[in-house]
Amino acid sequence: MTEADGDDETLAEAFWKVARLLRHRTRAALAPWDVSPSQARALGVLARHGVLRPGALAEHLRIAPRSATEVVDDLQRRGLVERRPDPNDRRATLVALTAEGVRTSTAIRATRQAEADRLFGELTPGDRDELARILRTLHG
Amino acid sequence: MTEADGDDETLAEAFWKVARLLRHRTRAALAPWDVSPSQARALGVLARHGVLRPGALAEHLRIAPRSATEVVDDLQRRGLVERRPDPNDRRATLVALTAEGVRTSTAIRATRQAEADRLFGELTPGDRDELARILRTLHG
DNA sequence: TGAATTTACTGAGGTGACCTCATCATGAGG
DNA sequence: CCTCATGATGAGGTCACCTCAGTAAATTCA
Repeated sequence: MTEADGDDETLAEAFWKVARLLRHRTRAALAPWDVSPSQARALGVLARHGVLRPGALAEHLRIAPRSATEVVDDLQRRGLVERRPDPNDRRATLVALTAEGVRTSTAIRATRQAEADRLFGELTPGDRDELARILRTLHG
Repeated sequence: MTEADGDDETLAEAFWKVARLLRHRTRAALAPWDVSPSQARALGVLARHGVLRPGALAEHLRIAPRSATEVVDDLQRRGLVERRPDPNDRRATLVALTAEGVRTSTAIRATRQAEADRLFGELTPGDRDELARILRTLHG
């Protein structure tokens, strides 16, 4: 199962090489925004789900609630999110993207997509379809 | 370039899903050895390259020399590596796997391979070849 | 309705894996 | 032999997480 033909590179090795390549390129392309990966993830969650409590944000990010407070602190300091009281529950805080936060998260998303397109664009359309099909099989 | 057929999942999304799946499974399978990812990486480098100076280890791991000292400290505490003086240069230290370190790194490597085989084994042999070919195209 | 419990957030302080900078011993070249 | 380069490490910092307490507000229920 490890190898059948005359190739000394494991499937897993090839896979991780591509993953590393895409990760590095994406990180480089995202440098101009100067947001840490964890901040970028939080922006993404907020862009997808809209206004959230810190606790809910933590669940989406799969981190402890206390850690979400910190991420929100950072983003707030950078002016990308704002905190506002929850009108329905005075214990709670709501976290919302600012206009700048929306712009930033949109730009990040576009950049990520562009990097992926640039990489996978090296394939023929047929190979792209083939790759998509195989990957879907794996995480189906 | 983003999508052509009736599929709402980006190639990049599918790719990262598979990456995450494999990463999580591997991490779980490696739990019994209780070595951190960075320790496992260092063991791998030592297994591949034999006896190394901390500085050389740092280069392979792409971390600062000072950080390699720490990794070696940890592994030494766990009895997986030993430090010995370099006979050719009394400034230098050599880091070598202990017998237990060799066993551990071999086991880790085998486990990793087994997890990859388990995942990619879900594919037909034809699809495995196809995937390998496409991945090679990407990081060629 | 008032006491007990639960829920939401955050301050304090800790950890792991990195980093830089300063220090100390040794080695190499003029 | 004196200077400069090199190898490892001590001291101390950062980042992104963590747990544990504490406070305030909401909910439950006797």
